[in-house]
Amino acid sequence: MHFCVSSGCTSDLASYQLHNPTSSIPQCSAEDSAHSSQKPIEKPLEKRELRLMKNREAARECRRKKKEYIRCLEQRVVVLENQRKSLMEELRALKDIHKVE
DNA sequence: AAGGAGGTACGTCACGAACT
DNA sequence: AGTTCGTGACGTACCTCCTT
Repeated sequence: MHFCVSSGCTSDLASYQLHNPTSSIPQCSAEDSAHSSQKPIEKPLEKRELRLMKNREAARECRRKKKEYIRCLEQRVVVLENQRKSLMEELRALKDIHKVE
């Protein structure tokens, strides 16, 4: 599952995927610093630590996106509810006009 | 005050999908 | 085929609010 965190708040999964490629997220992970240093990480323990750290960050980001996605959906509910109300009012008004005629 | 219930944030593991 | 990434699921810690 992918969450909508696009600024447009469309809650559209496809558009989220298009507009929010993972590469757009600025990251300065330990991997970068590991690569920038001369020797690559080889020890299994260090490899594991690195993986855990990256996954920790990923989980945090994933939860942040999920919260944002839910917030977008909630906003959308409000907007759609308002639209529904005004359309109902419009319908009522039109019916009244037809009654008079 | 003690403690149980519900909510929230976090870290970790497992796994599928995408990438190289 | 191996690696990386995103995310669901689970367990844990901490907090807040009731109830006794």
